[in-house]
This record gives sequence, C-alpha cells and structure tokens, in this order.
Amino acid sequence: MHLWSMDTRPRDRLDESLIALRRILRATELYARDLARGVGLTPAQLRVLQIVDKADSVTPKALAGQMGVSQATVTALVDKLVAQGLVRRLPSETDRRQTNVVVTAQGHGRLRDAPDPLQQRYVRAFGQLADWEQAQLVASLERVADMLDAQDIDASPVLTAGELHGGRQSE
Amino acid sequence: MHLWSMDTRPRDRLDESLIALRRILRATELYARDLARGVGLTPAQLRVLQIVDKADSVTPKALAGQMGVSQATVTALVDKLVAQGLVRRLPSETDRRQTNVVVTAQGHGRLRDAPDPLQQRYVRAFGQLADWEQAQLVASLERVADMLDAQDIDASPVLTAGELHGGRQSE
DNA sequence: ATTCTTTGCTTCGACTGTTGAAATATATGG
DNA sequence: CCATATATTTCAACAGTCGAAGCAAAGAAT
Repeated sequence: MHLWSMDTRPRDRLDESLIALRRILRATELYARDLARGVGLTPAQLRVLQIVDKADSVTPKALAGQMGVSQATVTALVDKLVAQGLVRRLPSETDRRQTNVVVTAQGHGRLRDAPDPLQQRYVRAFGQLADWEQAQLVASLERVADMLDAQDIDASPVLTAGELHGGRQSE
Repeated sequence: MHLWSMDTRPRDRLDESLIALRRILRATELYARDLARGVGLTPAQLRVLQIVDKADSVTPKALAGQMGVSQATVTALVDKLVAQGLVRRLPSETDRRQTNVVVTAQGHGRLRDAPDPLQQRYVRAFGQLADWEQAQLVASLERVADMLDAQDIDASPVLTAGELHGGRQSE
C-alpha cells in the first residue's frame, strides 16, 4: 500500500493511533449504552449479568475485582438485578461468608436478546476479513492491550464465548 | 463446519480480538479514573476541560455532541468546572442564545498536570516500536475503529494535537 | 475454647453523571 | 407581530460510585 515516504513523521503516527483508539473507545461506549437500553438494563447492570453468566457463579468480591469497582457498588448492582428476577443470591455452602450470584432462567432469557456489546457490528466485519488480516489485527490489538494495561490488571477473564477452556461444570 | 487449519480457526481469532479490545477498554477506563482523581477532577469533568481546551471555545451544544451526552448533562458538568474556576461562560456576540465555554488560566494550569488519559503509558511504549510496527499498528487500529463506528458518529474532532487538517468546520 | 484478627458482604450517607420535560431567551421567517 | 425553531438552563428523579461503619463467619493465637 502507501509509501509512507515524505509526510509521515513518527509524531503523526502517534496522533493517528491515539485518534483511532479514541474512536474505538467512543464507539464502544455509545454502542454499549444503546444495547443495554435495548434490553431494559443499564450498561453496568448488563455487564454484571454477562460476567455472572459466563462464570456460572461468581462472588461479589470477584465481580468487584473484574469490574474494577468496589464491593459496595457490586452490592447495589446485584440488588437491582435481583429485584428484576434476573439473578439470585445463593449462599455458599463451603464458606458462609460468601454469596454466589447466579443467573436465573429469566436472566438467561434476557441475555439471549443482548449479545455482547461489541459483537453485532464488529463481528460481521471481522468475519469478512482475509485470513492474514485477521491474524494481523489480533496481533496488533494484543500489542496495544499490552502497552496499555501493562501492570495492575487481572483483567480479561470473562468474555464473549467459549474462551474459558471447555470445562463447564454442572449448575 | 469445515476444518480449516487445525489450530487457529477463525472463531478463535474473533474471540482473541474481542478479548484484546476489552483489555484496551478496561485499561483505559481505569487509567482515566486514576488520572482524573490525580488532578482533583472526575473523568467526565476532565474530558470537558480537555475538549474545551483544544477547541479554545465550544458551545454546550457542540460539547454534548462530541461527548455523546445530553445538553442537560453538559450544563451540569460545566457548572462544576465554573465553580472551581477552571472554565468561564462567555456569551456569544453573534447569537445571544449561545454561550461559549472557555478555559481560564487556572484551568490551563490544571491541565498541565493532566496529560491526555491515554498518553502517559501508551506513548512511551509506542515510541519504542520499530517504524514498520508503528505503521502496522496504526493501520490495524484504524481498521478496527472503522468497523466499530461505521455509521452514526461524527466522533473524533477534539483530540491530542494537530490532527485537524481536513476541514470540518463547526456548525 | 476464648479472644483477636481478618475476610466477605451489606448498609448508609453523600456525591457525581445522566436524562427527559419544562421553562427561558433568542433567532428566523412569514 | 406571530409562530416556530434553536440554544441553553432548570428541575426532579434515578443510576453508579465510593468510603466508612456494621455484621457475621472463618482463621489464628494463646
């Protein structure tokens, strides 16, 4: 493709990459809002529901960790979902301090209408890329992710689909 | 399904790319929070301040459009910044319905301590990439951005630095 | 076992972000 | 002048967020 020859100084590339990153951030944010509203939930509530769904059963502590918010916040969010009958609090057998949050049948139903926030539009486009382009893209994204989250984060665990090893135990 | 190559089916790549995207989103969000707190502002307030700063003078309407929130929200945010003496409301001369929001000297001072949310950590890493890697990365990011924001968005206008070459006057 | 400490969760109070609807003021076009 | 459209603010209601305080259970120390 392009020769980058004359007018593409490094500085411009940095800016361009930041702009693209912003567009990604912004598009995702807006899309997540629309989508959540579409299923009658707020973005935060939908996120909780999705995380719980993928993991089958999560403690508020873990939820807080994965979402990067406090336990108090999680309590509030779970309360809302419970009030709508989408999740249940299930006291742990092994440690009675813990509660396990699980998705109800109703909750699963609701999720069926709400694919992962990113998917709809992105998935289609991604699928149409040539094989090598997909590979290239994944590599680049992972590189950026590495550059950004570097240190603190335990980050990614819960996501779209079968990425958590096949092992799915009983419910 | 057909067997493609055996260990990298398309489906895996999609998942991987989504995970990476999530990591990017998450890292950015957390980082923005920390950073804003570091300068004694909330993320939303800092975003307003940055946008106003780059554009010199913005109407609430435009601000709302660029941030993807309602005018009412912008009013509230600007109120907070005004209360802290970081921006001023300057009635427009040409159309007295409009107000222009401008950054005060104090606001500029505050911004000096708060580089763009993404920059700090990312910029350093980006700078250390080889030339071709940077180019590759920009291309990939732009591609993803295109796939995500596709339609609705007038999105990027206000950003880091001299990226506004091609046109787009404010309305 | 009795106490002390830690851990997991919830409750409480306060604040920010967010919005839709209504109000206000100014344009703009008959 | 009047009607309508536009830019902004005000208002009332809610969601997300947190720190601090409370509580109950687990773990540790003696």
